[in-house]
Amino acid sequence: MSSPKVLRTSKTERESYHHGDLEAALIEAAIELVRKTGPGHLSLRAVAEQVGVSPSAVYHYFPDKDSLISGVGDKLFIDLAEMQKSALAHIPGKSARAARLRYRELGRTYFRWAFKEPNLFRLMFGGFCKVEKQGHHIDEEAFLMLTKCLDDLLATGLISPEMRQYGELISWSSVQGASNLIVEGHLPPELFETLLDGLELAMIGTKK
Amino acid sequence: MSSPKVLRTSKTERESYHHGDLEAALIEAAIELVRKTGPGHLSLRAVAEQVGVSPSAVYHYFPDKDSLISGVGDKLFIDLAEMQKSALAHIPGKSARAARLRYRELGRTYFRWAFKEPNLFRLMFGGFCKVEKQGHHIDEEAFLMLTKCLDDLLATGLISPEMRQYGELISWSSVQGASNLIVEGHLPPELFETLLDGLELAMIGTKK
DNA sequence: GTCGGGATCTGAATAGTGTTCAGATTATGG
DNA sequence: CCATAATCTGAACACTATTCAGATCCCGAC
Repeated sequence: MSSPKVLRTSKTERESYHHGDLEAALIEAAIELVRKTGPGHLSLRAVAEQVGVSPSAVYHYFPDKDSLISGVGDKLFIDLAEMQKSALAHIPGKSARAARLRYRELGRTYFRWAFKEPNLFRLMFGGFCKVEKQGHHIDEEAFLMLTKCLDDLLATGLISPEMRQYGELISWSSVQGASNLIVEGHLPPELFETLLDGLELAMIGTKK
Repeated sequence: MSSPKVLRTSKTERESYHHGDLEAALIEAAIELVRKTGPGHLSLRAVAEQVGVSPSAVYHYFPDKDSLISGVGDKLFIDLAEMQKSALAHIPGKSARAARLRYRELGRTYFRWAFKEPNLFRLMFGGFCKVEKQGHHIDEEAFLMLTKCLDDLLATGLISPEMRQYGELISWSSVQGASNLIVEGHLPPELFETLLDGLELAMIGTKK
């Protein structure tokens, strides 16, 4: 998603003894491996080899394997927030219609993220990473976007003040739950759009 | 939850060379260990030792470690369904009030299950176990109870036919999502009751 | 410039893991 | 009662996370 500097993530021998930006390279490599193997089957040694570094080098940046995985989680939450932000940026305007489309697109983006990369989604919400990142929650940015979306819905009169109270809670919970249940095979993927329909019916109260 | 026959799950030397019901004992021991260590840090050897059997003995009942974990998942889904069933049994009656209480209690039981044993909840919904159990879904029984609850709500006129369509989807998704987010620390536990309030408001449309 | 100190990385070793398989042990049916 | 099948063991293999003494390199002080 965001890579300000080029990272060596291949195992080609590097010219210098030092790496340059090993921490970021390790996380990038770990993401790639988790994508294939799943968060539970990630091998620290494989990550090190991918970057072209010895296994022990990892321990200069992360106290143990779980911390590396936690670092991956942090990165993924940033990426998800970025993705949501760019999704919202494509639907400007203060109209009720725009507010409604933004709300729906927020949920859709969340689900697409989960469905495209199940193993990364599992890492984020399966108890693999700490949610506290030096004092503040790692999900803050995405949560604020949801809050803004709901405020817009309230401003345009699409939801009642009474319903607004539960906005973040119901929206996040149901989108998270549906994504989870679909990813794990408990529900078929088509049902996510149906959920968004039901969610709009519940929150806004009118048909499409 | 349900233990028709006594299982030896300690490492006390057994009197007979054969075990008797090793498969069930392995799953029971695995549940206990996952409860403490989490599904990702379960050790097959530790499970075998707990039961008092050699590691290789496990492979006569499960082709590999992941299958053992999957077996644990099957057991847990059965236990959860039993818990929900007994919860519903305590609220009989055809009244609207009873139907409403049952619906709410169903969600509460689900959440309590998750919150009391986070690691078991993670195992169930974190991609550790297959959802297909010889053709039919392992979540079927619990799903049917939800369906029955919603039908009761419809029969007593508490929800509209239009909203009824989305009943299972919205209910399961939001309860699952809220449980997940609370268990992982993204939301505070008190908010689950708030979610149930919001869910009732959304589905039924009146205040408490 | 160069020299030393500190950051960075390596190599080897340890303890533990999942998995396999030949063989020992025990239950069971003819 | 014996042979056959089911059940479990023991040892081995390749792999894992983690530790630590030491090699290597970068950078700032002189």
